[in-house]
Parts: sequence; C-alpha cells; structure tokens
Amino acid sequence: MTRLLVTSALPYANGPIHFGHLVGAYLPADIFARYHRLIGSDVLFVCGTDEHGVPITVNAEKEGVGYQEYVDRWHEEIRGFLTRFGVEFDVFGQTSRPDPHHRLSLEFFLRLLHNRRIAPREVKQFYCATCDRFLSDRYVEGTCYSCGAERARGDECRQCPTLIDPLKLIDPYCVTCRSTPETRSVTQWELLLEGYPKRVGGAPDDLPGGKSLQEWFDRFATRENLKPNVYSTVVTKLVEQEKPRARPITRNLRWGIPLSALPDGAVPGLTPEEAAEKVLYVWFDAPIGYCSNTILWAREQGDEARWREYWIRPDDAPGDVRLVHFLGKDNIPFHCIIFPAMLAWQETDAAGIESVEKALGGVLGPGVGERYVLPENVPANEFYNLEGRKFSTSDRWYIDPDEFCEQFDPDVLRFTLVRTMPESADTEFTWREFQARTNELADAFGNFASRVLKFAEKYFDNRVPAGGAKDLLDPAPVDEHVAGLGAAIDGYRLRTALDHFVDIARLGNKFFDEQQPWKSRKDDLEACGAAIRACIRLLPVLAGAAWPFIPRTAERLWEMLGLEGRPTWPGSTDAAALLPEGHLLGEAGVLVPKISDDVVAAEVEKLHRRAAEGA
RNA sequence: GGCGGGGUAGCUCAGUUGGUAAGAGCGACGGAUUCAUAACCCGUAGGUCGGCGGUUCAAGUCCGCCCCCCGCCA
Repeated sequence: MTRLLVTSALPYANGPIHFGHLVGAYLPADIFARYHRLIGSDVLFVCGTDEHGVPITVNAEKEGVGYQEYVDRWHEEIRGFLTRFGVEFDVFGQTSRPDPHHRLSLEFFLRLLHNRRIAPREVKQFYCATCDRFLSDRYVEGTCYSCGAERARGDECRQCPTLIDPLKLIDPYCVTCRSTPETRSVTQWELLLEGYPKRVGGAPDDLPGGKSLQEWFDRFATRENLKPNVYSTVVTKLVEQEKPRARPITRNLRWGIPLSALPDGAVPGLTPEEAAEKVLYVWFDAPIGYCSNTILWAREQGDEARWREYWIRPDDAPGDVRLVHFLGKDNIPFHCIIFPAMLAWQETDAAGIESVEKALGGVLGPGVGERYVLPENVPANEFYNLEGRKFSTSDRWYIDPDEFCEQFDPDVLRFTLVRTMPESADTEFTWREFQARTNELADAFGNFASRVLKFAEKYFDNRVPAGGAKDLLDPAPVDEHVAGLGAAIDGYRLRTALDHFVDIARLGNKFFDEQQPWKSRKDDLEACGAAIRACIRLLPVLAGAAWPFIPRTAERLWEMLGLEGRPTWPGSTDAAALLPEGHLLGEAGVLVPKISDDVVAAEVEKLHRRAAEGA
C-alpha cells in the first residue's frame, strides 16, 4: 500500500504563530492527513518546532532566560495553539534534542562531506573581543551605508529597504556590549548546490545521489505536478534564472548543533578549537527535523526502525511513499531545492557508510547509504492577511487565539480559513467574512441537521422512521460530490473540496423542501417517514465529508445520530446499515451557532483598539 | 529597475490542456414555504473577463505592448 508522509513547515520557536501560519501550512496538512486517515491510508503527519538560530538567542538573552528554557516554552505555546485548532500530528518534536535530531543532522553533514557536496571556505565576519564571540548579522548594528540611518541592523536597515551587508556598516557596534567589533577571517563549510538539476531531462552529475536527484526533479518540477505558484517560483525563478549556489551550513554560534560532537579529525581542516565554536546553520538542521521527528515517533511506537518505512525507499520503487510538504510560499526554495538535494545526496558508498559509523560511533539508523524518499509535492500557499494588513505581533495587529476560542468554535475558523485559503493568491481574514462563512455553515449544514433531527424527534419518536418507499433520495449526485471532494483534497484543492461538501448539504435541503414532509406527515405518514429517513441517512455522509475540515463538529453530529466512534468516509459507509429503521437517535441540538452583527462589530473594534494602543 | 503573483457580476472569488450563448457564494430584489438556527427552496437583476493590438475557424484562456495593486530581489 502507498504510504503518505505529510509534513507541515516546522514553526520557529521564537514567538506566537497566527492564523496565517495555520491556514498556510498546518490546516491544509491536517485536512489532507485526516482525509487519508479516514479513507484508510497509511499516513504519518510529522511536525515539530525549529529551535536553533540567532533570533532565538537574541530574544532569550533579552529576556534573560536560557536558550533551552526559551524554546521549550515556545514549543509548548505553539503546540497548544495548533492543538486548540484541531491540528493533530502523529508527532511534534523539537530540533534542540540531541537524540535523535542532533545525531541525525551530523550524519547528514558527514555524508554530504564524504560525497563532496560540502566544502570549506574562508569568509570574513565580525568578532567582538569583549563578548568573545563572532557576531552574526543580528548581533551587529551601525549606520546604514545606503540611507544614513542610525541603528541599522546587520541584516536589514530600519529605514530603507536595503538588505545590509554587515561588513559595510558605518561605525558598527556589538548590540550586546556596544563595543566596536573587529573583522576576522573564519572558515565555514558550504553546501555546494551547483550540482542541482539545471532543467527537466538534464544530465545528472557523477557524484553520489546525482542521478536520483535528477530523476526526482524530472517528475517533480513539471507544470502538471506542481501548483502554478510553486512551479513558477521553483523552475522559472530559482532554477532557470538564479541558479542554486553554495550556501554556508556552519556558523560560529553557541546555540545549535555543535560540531564539537564529532570526534577530532572527522571533518578535515576543522581543528578542535574551531569545532568548539561552530554549530550547523539553523536552516540546514531544521528540515532534517522531519526525519528525526519521525524517528521520535517510531521510538514512541516501540520500534525505532519503523521510521525507515516512511523515509527510506527500496532501490527501484520511487513512488512507494508520497512525501508531501505543506508550507507557506516563503519556504518554497528550501523544500523544493535545498532539502531534496540534501536528501538525495545522502546516498553513498561503502566508504561513506564506514566513515559515518566511525565518526558517530555506530550509525544512528540503518538508513545510512540508502536512498531517502524525495517529495512528491510541495503544495505551498500564498500569504494570509488580516483586515487588509499583515498579521504582526509587534504592531499588535493580530487576533488572540485564547480570546478567540472563548467566543467561537475553532471549527468555524477552520471552515472560514479553507473558504478563503490563499491557494493561488494572497487573501485575507476579515471578521465580516468570518461571520458570513460561519453563518453559511450554520445555515446550509447545521440547520439541515437540525431540521431533520428535530423532525424525527417530534414526529417519529426520535427514531429512524420505518416503512414507505425506498431510495427516495437519488444517491448519484451525492456520490459524485463525495468522489469529487476526495479527489480535490488529494489534489491539494481544498477550497474546491469544501464546495463539494456544502453542495451535499444543499442537495439535502433541496430534497427536504421537495418532499414537504411537514405536509405529508398529516396525510401520508409512510411517505413522510421515507423522506425523513432518507435525510437522516444523508447525515452520516455529511459527517464523514465534514470530518477532515471540521472534525469536532462532525463528531458532534455523529453523536446526535446516536452513533458510536468517529465518522467514517462516506464512500465506505453504508448509511442504511448504520442507521437501520428504528435506530434510536441521539439528542438533537444546534450544531453550528450563528454569529450576530454586534459580536462581529465588537471584534473589529477590539482589533483596532489594540493596534492603536500599541502605537 | 528585475522577477513573480494578481487585476472576471456591488463584495469575496472559481474558471484544468483555447471551443457548448461567461460561473459560484454572499449582498440586492421578487416569489414559494413554515419542519428548522428569521433557516431552507425557486426565480430576477448585474460583467466591453484592467487597456490596446496580434495569432486562430474560435481567447478570460496563447503572444506583444501599456496601466494599476501586492510580494520578493536589486
């Protein structure tokens, strides 16, 4: 059976995430994963926090807390946020964990080194003698050489749009101690991306993994496979125009995966003194978190080797595992260019296996030297704004998730987010739209369930009515929508999929109106019962179709039907067997409450007030 | 300045490889109905598909130029 390995971009453990992150990377992946769980696929949904890098050290130091303590806190915060909105991962790990993450990352590093995909290079960097450390971009400020603004940061100016080369700053100073840094030469290792495929059908290079990467690229980087926004970014822009170049993968920093964990001599040219100051660059180790978190999952299952079922492919079966990365458009380059290259270039020879074993004292997993699964697709979303502006915690332009959940059901947010998901262009969340979409769900879907169940409760003793003609409701259009819904989710078109769901509810409403059971109950109870029965039996179909999108609501409906367990996929559900004549229904109630104008107006006001107070 | 993405009914947007007289939801208007969360159902109005030119028997859909918005990079 085909396995699915679903990932969401690892959130950075340096602050809260917002609805934009949710709609871009977590919600679509969750829906995709839930759909596949529902139809019985073998699916693993992997995520975790990305916990290294300079911004974290800057902020942790500002707060005066340890790095680990700092990222642990945000890890829990982010996990709480996602859990609250119904995103259910199989595993949610942390990249700061030495085992397995640090070890696996070093393994990646060593294999790339053995395969000649990594090389050292001399670069110049600021060094602060007072603090006794190298200063990365964010640790140095000075006067902007472009606009003359003071306190320009080492990565970007506060005034003008210039991306700063920190070495060119006028009167640079260390942000920590204010002293003037000196310029030092330092060796960093770089990932050589020149071997990345030039085009579909091109010739691979001769280094290990080159052929696999090209073969993957030929399948992956096509108009048929990728969404238009992803295709143009990857192929037109990054590959054809900019051409992937070398990128540094080590830094002199005290927070990250230390190269000193490797034995002396494992990296030619790296002295123990240098190793003690170096860590892997955060962008390099972060995506490896997908793999290490899978190991974590397997370990929790009691069989660590099971991670191989998802990540390591047999020699000749490229399509055995469908690896799908969900993320926002800012992450397209990493996941379409850099990470696949890192994976493909893990393929190595006996000498490569031996050198890694020697350095790490026995291999971490049995994956050494074997072929990693490469992504089937990267269905990236565009950006999501809030009432016309970017979500921004610093500008106080955001919606507090705690306050949100006190008032509203997270499921109606999920519904709204899918309805307005930025699948092909930037979109935005507005409270007015949220109200409209929520009420749409309440009217078309929630109200249908209510009218049907209350009818049964009042006139049929809260049981599935018996007697009368069979199959009054034509199943063909329903089946078509169910099939269309599944195909749309599988093709990463969630808005279309949700359209199908709403259409099924509309079919139900239309049928109900045509049958006029409120009339027939007076003169033809059999016909009335048959109509209501047909409507009742549409409800488990709706519950199953709804579950990937609005799981808790779908489960509530399931309960109202007096059914056990969770909703099942409509395509594999026999509604008549599930709800036989005489079946006792559960307690009917309001499935989706509507939102009134004054509530929405209050939220809009609250949003603007908070932003104004912060200014 | 370069690149990318947008510019389709009042609003939010769909429109796969060019081809049945341009679609949906919301909003508006009219009708029907009363089982239901004043919900549902039926119908009407409304668009020179940013502008100009080209290719084609046929273009919102391909090509060229121009205008406006957003983003990334200079």
